[in-house]
Amino acid sequence: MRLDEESKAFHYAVYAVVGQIPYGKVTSYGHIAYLIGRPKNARQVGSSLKHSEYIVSQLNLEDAGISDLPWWRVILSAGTISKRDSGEYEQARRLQDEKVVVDGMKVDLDDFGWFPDLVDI
DNA sequence: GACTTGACTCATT
DNA sequence: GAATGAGCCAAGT
Repeated sequence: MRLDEESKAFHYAVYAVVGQIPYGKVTSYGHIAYLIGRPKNARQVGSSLKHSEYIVSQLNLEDAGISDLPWWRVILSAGTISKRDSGEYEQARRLQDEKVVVDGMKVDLDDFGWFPDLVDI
């Protein structure tokens, strides 16, 4: 995977926001995209998280305080956990570990946060 | 360098 | 409400 400066900035912004989602709360891909100024890039946010382990190590983001990214706190705008091979179940489990109410693949709205304060990244 | 894929979203039906 | 389809754009092939 080749990372030019622009995509590095995109990934960094995504991780910076995701890393600030409070324990026990979740938000959506689209909201992350909106916060970093790329509202049309929700899919890229997901892609970014998918490759986060590799990218974080490539960019030495651990030095910037970004590690153990809480990717499981990012869900669909519909309030459900996104479908994929089977990682969805681990995501549900991790959320329940944080006392987030998960009914099937649907997350309780009380835990669905909107974090406009996170814009300053 | 063109074509496909995808951890998405929104408007429409 | 649920289902469908078009739009989106960085990564992967």
